[in-house]
Amino acid sequence: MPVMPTKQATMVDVARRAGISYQTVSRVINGHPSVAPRTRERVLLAIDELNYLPNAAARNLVTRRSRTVGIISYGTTYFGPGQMLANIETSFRERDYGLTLSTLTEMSLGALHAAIHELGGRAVDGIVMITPIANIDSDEIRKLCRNVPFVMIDVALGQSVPSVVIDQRRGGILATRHLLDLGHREIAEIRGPADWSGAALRHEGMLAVLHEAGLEPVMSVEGDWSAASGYAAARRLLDAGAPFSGLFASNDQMALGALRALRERGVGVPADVSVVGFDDLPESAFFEPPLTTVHQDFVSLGRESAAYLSDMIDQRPTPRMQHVLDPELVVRCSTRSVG
Amino acid sequence: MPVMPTKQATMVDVARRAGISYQTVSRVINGHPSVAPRTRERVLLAIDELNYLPNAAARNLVTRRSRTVGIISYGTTYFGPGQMLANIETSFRERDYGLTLSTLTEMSLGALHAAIHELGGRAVDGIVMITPIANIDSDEIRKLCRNVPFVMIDVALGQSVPSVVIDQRRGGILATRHLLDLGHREIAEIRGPADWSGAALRHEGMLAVLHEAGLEPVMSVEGDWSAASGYAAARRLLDAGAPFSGLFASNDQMALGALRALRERGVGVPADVSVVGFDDLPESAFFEPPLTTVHQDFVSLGRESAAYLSDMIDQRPTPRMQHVLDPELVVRCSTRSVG
DNA sequence: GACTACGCTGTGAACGCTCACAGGCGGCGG
DNA sequence: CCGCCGCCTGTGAGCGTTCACAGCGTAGTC
Repeated sequence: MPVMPTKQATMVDVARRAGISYQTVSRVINGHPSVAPRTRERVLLAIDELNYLPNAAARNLVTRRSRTVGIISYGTTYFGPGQMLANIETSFRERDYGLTLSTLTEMSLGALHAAIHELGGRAVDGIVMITPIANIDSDEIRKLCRNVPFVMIDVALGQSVPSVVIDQRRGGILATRHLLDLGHREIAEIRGPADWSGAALRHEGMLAVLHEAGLEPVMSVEGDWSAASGYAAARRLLDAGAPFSGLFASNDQMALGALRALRERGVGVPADVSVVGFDDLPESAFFEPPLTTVHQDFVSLGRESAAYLSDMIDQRPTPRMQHVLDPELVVRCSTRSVG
Repeated sequence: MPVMPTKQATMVDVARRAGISYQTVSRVINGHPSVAPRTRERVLLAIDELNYLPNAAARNLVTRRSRTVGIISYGTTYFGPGQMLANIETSFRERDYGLTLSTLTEMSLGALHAAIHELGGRAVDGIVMITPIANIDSDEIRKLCRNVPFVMIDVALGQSVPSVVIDQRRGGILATRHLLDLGHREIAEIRGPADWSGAALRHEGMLAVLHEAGLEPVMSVEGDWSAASGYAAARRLLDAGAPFSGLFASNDQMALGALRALRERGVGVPADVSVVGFDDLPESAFFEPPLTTVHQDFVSLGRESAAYLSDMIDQRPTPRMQHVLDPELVVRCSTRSVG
């Protein structure tokens, strides 16, 4: 055995070994029909013996395709973005696409531009953006992506870019309407960070429902999605002294923090205050009390994104510009009718 | 404006525009020193004007490098693997590597082989495996990776493959010793799935400490990491009737489920039973009661993995085969001394 | 028996880049 | 005034694949 790592076999090596030309090897690899069964067999054997693996770079160079999509994401350690990433990944894998990942370290348009540019250099066939940035300039994005098809996840409704979204505003509506239906009139809110589109939309949905009922939120505090921030926010709510019997937290972690703060102050949930969260973490059913929340179907989101983008890549017609999925209210024990 | 998407500019186009040869363009792009400042400037201008982006495939083809590492992962929707993935990703990005992701849908050796093979075809410079599979055959892996350097995350200690690990066994020891130190003698366990190496090692650590003290676990039930399974497991523990005053759950989610089950049965935590979890979720401090648990430093894990693998890729000496990080006990309110 | 058709195979070129090398040009020392 | 060395630039080749095309043989058709 030579010490040198045996140089990767190439198509020509395989051809030589099988006693035919490199072109026939190429045909076998790409499943081209016109190859005699006997020949194909010999080629396959030679491939196996030489442990041959087609060189992706060479192939990409000439085909101008990489069968790879780029995913630009942000905040994947959070539940939502993490779920989106995982499910989108799975769906593309099923379609035999490779994934190139580019996580933003900050949620700025500049960082997004840089990421798009980088993926451009890595020759991806398409791009998925899981970038929950509020106020995205869709024209700008379109320009940056030039000829590369892309799909955005979780942008605001009505953006004129290819997108798949779970209607966050609708989620806010469901949560708030639930509280209203239970008879609550004094409703407080723990919002998500304002620069996240989801946070803004959930908030907007809440406001819409309240206004419709001629109400305003008693008070609204912004958190950073973490349980710790939810805890702090709830304390501020209590300290402010404005009474409320309903609380909408923009995600389950913040709701968890709030639950703890309320308990510490002797406020019963749902006896004194009804709490609704958002996201439906697998853990939320085991909180004390089990949390009423809003569920999102990330599996469908992943599937639709992959289907949509691969349609664009293969230049198939894509009737709709924006695909919308609806969230669902899950009622558990943290809410109760007033009185 | 022509309707056709303007064909990507190439190095030759840039050269022509700048009035020099393609080789000089190449030099500018790669930061080669011997280029006259004036020339460099002109080239840069031309690049900008033409919106030129070097073709990655062509470059990879000739350099046999892609400055991309492949990450094979499993269970990234779980906290641990998800954190590992995110932190490793960040660390490689800092080193200017691209990431190609390959998530396994099942945790079998076969799937792992397939993933390695696929990445081989995508021309990665190195591979990171976040595959918490118990009983991995390291020789097999080494053979599969052929010439591609790789590093495994979170394998058992003592494996003779390049690896970076957080000592899970040590974590089990810390948790159990804490319970023992508090005077608990009847200790029950909710294990993780047996085919996860981490679960096996945490369990092993616990047993070691107990045996040392001449004890056996009162009972041990296996969960699937979910809060639901922790809930079910705790109920089985209680139904079995064997009294216990200490409970070690192999992750925080299962601990959360157990907390709920205990509460429902009127068992006080920590009054009647002390509970220790594992992972230190950001939420765990807000559980009822705030959970004593074992913390792991995923940031360092990511950093060390990236440093290690890029050393291997660049053929720098790598003194140690296995890098070990220690977990840490975080004491909160779910444990109390007996009596 | 010649002609067409078809199944299978091979040849040349190109994809866009980097590497190794060769060379031009100016300045400096002898 | 020649030679040499340094800086900068250009030329040829090749990376491993696919695409377009050409070619060969065998069989089927009239």
